[in-house]
Amino acid sequence: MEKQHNLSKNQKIIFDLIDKSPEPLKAYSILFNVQKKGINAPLQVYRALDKLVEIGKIHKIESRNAFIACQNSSCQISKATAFSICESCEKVSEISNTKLSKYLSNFADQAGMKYNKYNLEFFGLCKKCKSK
Amino acid sequence: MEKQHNLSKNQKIIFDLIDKSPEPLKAYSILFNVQKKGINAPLQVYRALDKLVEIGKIHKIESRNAFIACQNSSCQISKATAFSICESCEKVSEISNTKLSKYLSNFADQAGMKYNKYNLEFFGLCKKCKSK
DNA sequence: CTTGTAAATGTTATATTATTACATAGTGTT
DNA sequence: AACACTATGTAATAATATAACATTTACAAG
Ligand SMILES: [Zn+2]
Ligand SMILES: [Zn+2]
Ligand SMILES: [Zn+2]
Ligand SMILES: [Zn+2]
Repeated sequence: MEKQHNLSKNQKIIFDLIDKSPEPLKAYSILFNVQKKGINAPLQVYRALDKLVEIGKIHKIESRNAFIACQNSSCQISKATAFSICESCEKVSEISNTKLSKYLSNFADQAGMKYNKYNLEFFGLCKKCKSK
Repeated sequence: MEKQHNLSKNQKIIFDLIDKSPEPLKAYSILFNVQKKGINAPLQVYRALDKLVEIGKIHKIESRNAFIACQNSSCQISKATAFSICESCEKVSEISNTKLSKYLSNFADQAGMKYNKYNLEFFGLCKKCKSK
């Protein structure tokens, strides 16, 4: 059973925007888009983003400094994320693959060290871009 | 046989600094450290960093906006990188694990899509920090 | 050696991303 | 009511990164 998070006003506004977007959004583009809703300052955006990342509703695409809604309810507990990124059109998808996530969650390095969290970004050309 | 890259003056200065550093370095901390060697502007640093990343001599730790020398000659061809990051002391190590890199290089997603490049960052507590 | 070209450099200005600091307001619990 | 905790508002500033333009260097082809 997942923990229920009641989003606050700003968190909801910003989550809804990201969730509707077909592509990852950057913080200042979010800011621009929510100014009509009374969110005026970068910090208001970053605070909401921080919280949404923390509770797993969105993820940050680190290589792009952009944010995307989670496609995949399990991230809300695991903090384990994987994405595919097209280097041509910048399309980003969250990868949901049980084998992959098991493999990585159980990965132990040289020293036997195990990790509670990971982020994986794959790069390549998406179907569309490849066939051009 | 690896391709030989003759580093230019600025590239060499900046690579040497990163290579000697026990921890990832940030661009402006690099800038500060090389000003006595005549590198005065951010762009000079970023240009050298871009080139060094391109030829695989250094990697960018995306979640930290910092740069680390490659520990692992194979990255110069593969663009496939994996790191472990301690969330307490920020120690970063490059992971060199043949099984892991084979697994990820051969990974094909739902749609059968394969990728020529990936970046993986594991997070946890290093040995030292765990035993505190 | 000179001409062409790609790579690298130098410099100024500016854009983009993110945080500090401080004051105030709402929410839920005891 | 008193408390703790979370969220909000606002201004200023820090940190990270790129654009635009002029010049210089490295090096290979003719
Ligand atoms: Zn997710
Ligand atoms: Zn594409
Ligand atoms: Zn490497
Ligand atoms: Zn540590």
